Amino acid sequence: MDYFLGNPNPNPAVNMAPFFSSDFEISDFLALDDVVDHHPESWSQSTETESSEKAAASSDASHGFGDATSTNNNITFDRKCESGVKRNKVEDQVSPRVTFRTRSQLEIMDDGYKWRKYGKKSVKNNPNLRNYYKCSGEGCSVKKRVERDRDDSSYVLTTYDGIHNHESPCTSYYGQMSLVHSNVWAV
DNA sequence: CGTCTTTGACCGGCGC
DNA sequence: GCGCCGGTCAAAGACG
Repeated sequence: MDYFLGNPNPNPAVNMAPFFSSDFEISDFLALDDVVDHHPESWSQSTETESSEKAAASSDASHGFGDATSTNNNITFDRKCESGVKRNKVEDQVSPRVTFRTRSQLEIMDDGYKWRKYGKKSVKNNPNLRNYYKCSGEGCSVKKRVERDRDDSSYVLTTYDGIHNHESPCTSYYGQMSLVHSNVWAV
């Protein structure tokens, strides 16, 4: 299998959406449509922090990210920083946060960027470990957290934090493929 | 040898 | 002030 999903959405936050390569079953990702969770009460099954983030994200379309694409693919947009609840201590500027909930055997999905792992923690209310990654791009401070869903370990929660200041190393190579698969994001 | 992962320590925010 | 918790740092080891 040699699928690679590009993202035609010009929104920088949405551009952080993973491009899945051969390590990821495309059918698994598309299957999210069947399990997409729009209900705040079920968000509450996640950790307290996560649930508040998701509730805020899913209930607020004014962020500009709450389009149909994100909803159908079970992508949520976190306004944690903007709401002033918590802010990255080294960043005074607002940084968009995007959470994906995907079903995958793999915790690490190839999103086209190069990541360096810098931490791993067990968090409260989740028996699964949370992994912390930074983008390896020069001067790029984008981070992501990857953890398995507390309630269903077959799902992976990936949270992107920030905007890349560079293109994906794979963008030019896969540019054509991105166009080919652009409709996937409109499903 | 350069890059990446691992992992314990450390730090800051928050609630009590 | 203290303890808990999430996030980050950085030294050491693994790996190609």
